[in-house]
Amino acid sequence: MSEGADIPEARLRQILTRLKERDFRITPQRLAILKILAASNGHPSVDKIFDQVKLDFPTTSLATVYKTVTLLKELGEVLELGFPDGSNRYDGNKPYPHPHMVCLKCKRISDPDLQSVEELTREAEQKTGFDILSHRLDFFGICPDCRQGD
Amino acid sequence: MSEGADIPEARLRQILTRLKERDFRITPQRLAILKILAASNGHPSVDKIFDQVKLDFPTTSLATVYKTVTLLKELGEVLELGFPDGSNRYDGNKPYPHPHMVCLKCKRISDPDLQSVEELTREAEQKTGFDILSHRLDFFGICPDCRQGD
DNA sequence: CTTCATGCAAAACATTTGCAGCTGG
DNA sequence: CCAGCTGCAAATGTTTTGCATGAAG
Repeated sequence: MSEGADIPEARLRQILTRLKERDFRITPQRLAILKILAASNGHPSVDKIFDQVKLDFPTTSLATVYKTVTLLKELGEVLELGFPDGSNRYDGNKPYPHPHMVCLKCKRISDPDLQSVEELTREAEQKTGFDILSHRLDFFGICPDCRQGD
Repeated sequence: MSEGADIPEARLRQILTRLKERDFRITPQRLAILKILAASNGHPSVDKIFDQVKLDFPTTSLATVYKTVTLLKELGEVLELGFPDGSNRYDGNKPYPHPHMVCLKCKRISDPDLQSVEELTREAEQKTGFDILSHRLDFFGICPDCRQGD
């Protein structure tokens, strides 16, 4: 429902601070990429980021986008959602494991608020003896908007 | 705990029946691949399947392995587990969504028995309004064997 | 100024495809 | 027999890499 402006500025500043702390440079291209990642809760793909960045910096190369998201991923400031079909989506707002709802029709990805994930993780640890460090949980289906529109 | 021989023959026969039903040929190479997929609960990769098949049929090509697993995937007889890093693992025993425990050290993948997955799926449907068609749930960590061995 | 980032193009990588020859049924 | 499978090699498509130039601090 709320599609418009959120409060991504705080998140953006946070990432900028992290970069400066570790002596990484804030280039215009990086700033543009960061803004996209911090602002969108739509989990953009590399190509989408690339297209958007080019609006402001037409000379930006795809390699730079890859390098930047890889850097952010390594710094733990972005969650990379790679899919088997090769597509990649990035989440700059919640860079930690959390469930995703993937609409197979419009390809939008949203974040549901599920209570029992923690519980499930603990169940998995107990039953298997694993020391669980992270997880990945995706639901695939048709979102309410796409069900209506059909 | 039970790591040894199971009863993969039933599963193998089932897949063979499916292939025959749809008029696909049972070649020696396919049979070898099927045996590996039906027997192993270790979720082998394409390369591992390839290596094993070559023991019996040294002339087998990687393309044939790819074609066969793709065919089986399309028939719904194999579950493909693709990972962001490009690796692919295949499950010929339970070709439907189910949770996986991935050991980051030994790379082994096992199937935990978790009760609350159904429940979680229903929660996700209710809270998001999605019509959920499938899901993917992976836990990443260190398995008991690897914790000991260290 | 010095170091790091950019952008181009080439490399690397797994997977797919085209096609001639072979073979299962 | 003959449709469909195999195996080779080339094509594909995405991500990575090397390096000269350019800019951040």
